[in-house]
Amino acid sequence: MPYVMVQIPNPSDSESPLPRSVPTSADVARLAGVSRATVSYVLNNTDAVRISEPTRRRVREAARELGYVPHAAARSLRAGYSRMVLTPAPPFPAGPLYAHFLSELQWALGRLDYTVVQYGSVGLHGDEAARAWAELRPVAVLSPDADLGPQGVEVLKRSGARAVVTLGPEAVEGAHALLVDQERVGDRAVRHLCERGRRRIGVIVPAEEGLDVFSAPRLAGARRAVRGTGATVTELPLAHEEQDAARLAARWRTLGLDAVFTYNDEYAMLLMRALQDEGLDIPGDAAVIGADDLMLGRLLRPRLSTVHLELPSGRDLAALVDRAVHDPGGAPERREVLGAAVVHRDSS
Amino acid sequence: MPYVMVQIPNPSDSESPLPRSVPTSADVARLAGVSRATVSYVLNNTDAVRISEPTRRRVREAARELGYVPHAAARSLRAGYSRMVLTPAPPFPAGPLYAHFLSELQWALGRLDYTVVQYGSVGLHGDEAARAWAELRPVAVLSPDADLGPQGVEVLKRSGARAVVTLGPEAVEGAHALLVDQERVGDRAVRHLCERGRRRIGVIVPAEEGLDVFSAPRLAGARRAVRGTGATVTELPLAHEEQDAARLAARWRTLGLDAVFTYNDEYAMLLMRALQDEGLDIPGDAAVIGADDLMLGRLLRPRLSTVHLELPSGRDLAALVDRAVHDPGGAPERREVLGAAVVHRDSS
DNA sequence: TTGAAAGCGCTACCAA
DNA sequence: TTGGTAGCGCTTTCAA
Repeated sequence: MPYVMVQIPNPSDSESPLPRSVPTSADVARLAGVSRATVSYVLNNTDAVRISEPTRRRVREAARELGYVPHAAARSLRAGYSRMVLTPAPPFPAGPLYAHFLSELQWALGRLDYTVVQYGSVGLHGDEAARAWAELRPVAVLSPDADLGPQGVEVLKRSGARAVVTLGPEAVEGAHALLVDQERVGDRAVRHLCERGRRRIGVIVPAEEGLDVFSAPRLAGARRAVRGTGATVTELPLAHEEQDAARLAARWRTLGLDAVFTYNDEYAMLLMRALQDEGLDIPGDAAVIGADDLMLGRLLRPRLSTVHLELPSGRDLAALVDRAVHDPGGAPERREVLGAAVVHRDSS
Repeated sequence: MPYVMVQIPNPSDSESPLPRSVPTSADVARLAGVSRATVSYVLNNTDAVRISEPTRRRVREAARELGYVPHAAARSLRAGYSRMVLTPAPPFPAGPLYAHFLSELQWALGRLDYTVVQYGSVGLHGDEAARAWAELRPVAVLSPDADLGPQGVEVLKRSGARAVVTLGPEAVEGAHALLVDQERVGDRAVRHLCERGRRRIGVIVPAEEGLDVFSAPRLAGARRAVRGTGATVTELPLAHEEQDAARLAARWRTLGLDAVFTYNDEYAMLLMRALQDEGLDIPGDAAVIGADDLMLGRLLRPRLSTVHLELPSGRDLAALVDRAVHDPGGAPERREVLGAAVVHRDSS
């Protein structure tokens, strides 16, 4: 074999030794002239073992020089557990409420030394998704996904998840449940309209995909609220675009309604605009109430009545997760977490 | 040794054998009466090796019975690579634009068989954050974070990332760059106002934390646009609340401005409301232009002029990532990706 | 105070 | 067609 592979130094970059392969703790050990064990001790500040200061320095220096970064997978493989909390990306477009809630939660879990990872499980459903999550061996899973079933929970637990928490309308067997009762939103809104003397109430149902997780129960809650009162609820499909709103507004008078719950504040803005353009008076001809209590409601004229929603604080939830991780055998907690309170302004 | 450990069957749940430890491929092999190698072959459909149909069935059956889920970390440790694309959660509150962009990207990368993981690096900054990401050994990193420096890129590459892509105002050495030129937004907006004959232009700068990444360059772009034209730009700090907007509106006439670029549509709505409540005419007394082209702008009266922004399609970007992964040595691409075009409506 | 070595779960090579 | 086995990078006993 007359030819020999040699590493050709890059003349334009004489500083870096260009290690084409990823440095491992063995490389650090070699460079520092110690064993891999010692490297591990030093880099993890293991206090059960005393390492001399000069050695520590040599190790740290070598690690720095090589740009060594420990391999999380190898570490957790060896350790047998991880501190990863997995939150599947929600299948619905996350609104500002949920986004804020999630970022707060991430922060709080970070404080507890967990690593929060949001997993985009596109196109996976039900148990298939659960299996994909389980492959990552998270210590806990926080799932806003509606279609995690008892089977899925079982898969996750069997694969080592010490806590599974769902965020949704109903509890799943074996998992802790943060119950988000969207029906209450519709109930509160429509109850308010009734109290204001309205009887024939429209309820906007967004035509957009993926929102039915919320809109269906809000509608159901609205229906529940009028039961036995003599008032009526009429379902009104509406796409989030001017044209469709104008169409709805145009046939408004023929509908014979005197109030409308608009699913949320954004649809409220859309519909109010269309109704006003049609010459209708709010709240005279139609009382309007939204939900979510976004800033924009306060900026509308008349100011928009709304249902203020409140998700649990990230810190509380992080504490729940931490508790569950420490006591995986504990009885599943189920807690109602969606605060819903009417904010009465001028549109109703 | 007189005592023997036996597995005590749980009488209340005779169906599941309650395996307290996570089943491994060895367990599957044992139950199926084959070797671990065979299990691996069957479960991965390795076509280089022919396994008899009965064996395949036995293995699959055993895996199902045990609820076996492969261990992703072990697999990628063995394989030496992963297909994880890491996207650090942005340090700023993600607006609908970015959220949509990200979900589209996730979908597109999913189609290419990558696993997209959003990592919440709370409180970590610069190289420290880069090191934390590197521990996960992602095959690619897409960072919207402004403070990833050349050092951070180097750390990531050294730890095996085959592609690092930044999404931000300027390119980082060694990384592919999707250049988001926020200055252009301010430039387009103010240029438009000038074309409409306005000379004394206010520019809203949000008081909220974290938004300066966007607001500072938008302001700079505004300044650039008036350079040499004789028009002036006045910086107007504004918090996103009614009170502050009212204060600003109250002293509006004393400011002597005839137009305002409001940073984005939401601040536009806020300010327009306050100005109108103050009795000012839009666009008569003050022309207003926002940015982001949100739906709400079309619902304001007068309809809001705005700067329509366009991020690249998820599919394009996924393709870029895939290309970069396949050719890690290739020259870093830098591409201007923020489309910014004025949409002229009635407020300016 | 340090080192040798086992083993976490998995896959891929080589042998049978 | 199947099994044995080495080894990915790491931590942690146990010995020296």
